[in-house]
Amino acid sequence: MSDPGDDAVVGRWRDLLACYSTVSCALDRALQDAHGIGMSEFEALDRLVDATCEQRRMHDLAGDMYLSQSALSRTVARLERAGLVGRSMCADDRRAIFVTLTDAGRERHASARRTQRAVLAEHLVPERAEV
Amino acid sequence: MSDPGDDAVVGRWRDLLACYSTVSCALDRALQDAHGIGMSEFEALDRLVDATCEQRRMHDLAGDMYLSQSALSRTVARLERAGLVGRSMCADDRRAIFVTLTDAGRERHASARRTQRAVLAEHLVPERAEV
DNA sequence: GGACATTGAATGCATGCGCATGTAACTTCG
DNA sequence: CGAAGTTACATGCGCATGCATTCAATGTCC
Repeated sequence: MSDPGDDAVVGRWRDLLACYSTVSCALDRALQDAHGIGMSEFEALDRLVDATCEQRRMHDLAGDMYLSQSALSRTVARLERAGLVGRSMCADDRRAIFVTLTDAGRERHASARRTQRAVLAEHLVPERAEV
Repeated sequence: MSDPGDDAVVGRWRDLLACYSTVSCALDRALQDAHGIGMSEFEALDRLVDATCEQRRMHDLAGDMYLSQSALSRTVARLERAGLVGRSMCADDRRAIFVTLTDAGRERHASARRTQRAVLAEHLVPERAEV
């Protein structure tokens, strides 16, 4: 009936769930309190900083994140409203929108990143993952 | 500036996020499609089945799950609406509510569990966690 | 060129979540 | 007993998400 392999997998899943819940909750709260942005917003900024060009199309950005297209659209809208990113047309394909970091966005990301790393360091062990 | 330990932790976080997103999305979809319940509902049923008495107070149930008290209240309400659990008063403490599995709930859990294990087995490796 | 499919992004809608609050039932202590 | 504080659960509200749809711009095929 109950394959021991199944039990092991269920155990892994519970650990994963526990770890994710704890960390994401702490991270979201810390980012929100200290910088006024949520996890999704931070992730988006992070992807933009990673990109060498710091200018990416919505579609490409969506591909890097675990977010639906509509959720990304709204996340970028929030970031734009906060002045952290700008949207600009793409001459090659006028359906596409380029998302670009503003200076404020770069600064916000830099300080938020310190918060992120502090929270992660507190909750995650680099070597010997327990999850 | 950039502590290599930090980078390792960030890498672990990205892996965790990737794994969680993939699995939870697949699981939620599979449970919803095949059994008409979401992940939270399944987790709640699962906790009730685990319990020897199959009757737990809301508060205790909430402690086992990564859900706020209000979210659990609504989750149980959905389960009740679907006829999978019942709520009953607790004579000892009339503030408390006992949540009990119905026969339908037991059956639904049994079949949903097979789905869950199939999905987890597909996405998670029991030994040598890659996350 | 013109009809039809496809793609990139925005948006209406339904849903689930957390926070803050409300209400009823306990508990404590004078 | 009775007032004040605490606990258990429900609910109003705002927010973020996903799905389905929409709209404009491209691409394709004849």
